[in-house]
Amino acid sequence: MQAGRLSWKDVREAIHEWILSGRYGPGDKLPRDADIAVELACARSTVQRAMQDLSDSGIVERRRKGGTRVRQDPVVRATLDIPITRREIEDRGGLYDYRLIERSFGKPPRAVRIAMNLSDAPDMLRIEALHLCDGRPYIFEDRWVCTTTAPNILKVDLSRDSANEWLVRNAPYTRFEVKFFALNADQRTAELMATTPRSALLAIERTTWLDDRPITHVTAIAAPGYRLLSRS
Amino acid sequence: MQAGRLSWKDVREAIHEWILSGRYGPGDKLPRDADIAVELACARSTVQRAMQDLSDSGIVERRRKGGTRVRQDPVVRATLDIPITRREIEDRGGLYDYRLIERSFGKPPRAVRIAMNLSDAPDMLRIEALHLCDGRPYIFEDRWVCTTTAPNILKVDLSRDSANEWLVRNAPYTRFEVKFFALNADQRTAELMATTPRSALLAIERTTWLDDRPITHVTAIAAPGYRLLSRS
DNA sequence: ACTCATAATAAGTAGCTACTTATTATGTCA
DNA sequence: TGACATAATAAGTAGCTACTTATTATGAGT
Repeated sequence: MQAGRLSWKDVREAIHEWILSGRYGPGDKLPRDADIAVELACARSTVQRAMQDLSDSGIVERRRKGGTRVRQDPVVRATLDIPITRREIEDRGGLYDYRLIERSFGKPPRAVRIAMNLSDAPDMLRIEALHLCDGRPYIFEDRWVCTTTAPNILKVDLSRDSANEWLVRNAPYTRFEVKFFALNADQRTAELMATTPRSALLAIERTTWLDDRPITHVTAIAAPGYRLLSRS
Repeated sequence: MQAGRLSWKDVREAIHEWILSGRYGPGDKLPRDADIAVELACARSTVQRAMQDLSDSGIVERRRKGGTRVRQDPVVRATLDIPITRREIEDRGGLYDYRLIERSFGKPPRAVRIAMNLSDAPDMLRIEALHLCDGRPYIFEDRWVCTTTAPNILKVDLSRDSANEWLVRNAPYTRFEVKFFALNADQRTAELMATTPRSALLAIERTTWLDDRPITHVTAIAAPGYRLLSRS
């Protein structure tokens, strides 16, 4: 960085500081980008970048002509990375193992059709599989794959390669939806996860689409003690 | 937009399309920004913006001199907005109500000190409160507030105003950490949440800091059926 | 071969100009 | 007074130049 120049991150911090210090409180209107640029002696484009970042972080709200104001009701905006399960386990230093439990065809249940936003219900590939960390159940996945959108999955030997990994690598999506919730283990899930019935388990439900055609819907149920983490 | 010109979003979509179509697969190196600019007949700065966005979405990885490559192990990067609880309930069309259960002082338990990254344990403000939606328990929060970092909270009448709201508005943070996990309701929690013991509940644990001083640590336990949602 | 300085490279950043677009304010006419 | 066209405004975008920085490749000297 050239000496004396402010980077857009410096500008972001300066403006954030104004907000933290109360110079501009929730709901207050900030000066126009151009005026801030003059005050801080930098280019408007630098202020623009800084403001865009503050806007992305949910700290300010920007509207054309309306200007920039500090958000009334700040939100905590958390970014979560959900990696491939094998990767996640290996990154924790665990030994990954995978077991296919079921592979079949059929009509998905109503809940899955609703999640996929489908009215009619074509037959889909259904996969149940278990991901293990150091030999212990880690994540159980119950998946439906739309074979019209991702026909190549039919050629994959799912007893060797997990659908999780294959899809992420071979069926890129343009849109997705994720839900997190807690559920009590039923008899079967408890057995699969080597825990007791009614144990609280974290479920991560994901649906992906390629444009408007659904690719897959998966309910990933994590072992007891599983924690999803997001920083900064 | 001036006719014939490509916006950076167009460029992003064009590059994304190259990846979706397999022209560039996982691990492959993409051309330099400058060459893409020539190919698409736009400015390098436009490619830069598009690439930055693809990088933020976890689709490509960029390194100075190393160039840009398609990520080997794509991650699902989900962005969650966690609003003020009152706001969340009102946005769903529910009637918000709030009840303070306990306000006291004391040393936080070890788990809280660890989460806050503190070795010694000063006395902190402890708050237990219930947020209700249409008269039914919605979220129970168990909170510790570091009164050296946020002393003004001592002046607040917490039986009227929730610490959740006051802190979000008056104690801006520079850093935070969020954890999601499932837990079985214990006897007391079950009573508070009007559910049965051992019910699976989603817990959202949040810690915020102002620079390196912890502000607050809260465990928010949501009622059965609660779902956290993230789109796109 | 091996180390280390140097060059080359590709992304990142800052500044400028010019134009576009969404939105709000205004002022005219019925 | 109200509806509606018009002007003004502030952010958003595109293009250009120039420079910086991190990283990799190279090549000289031991």
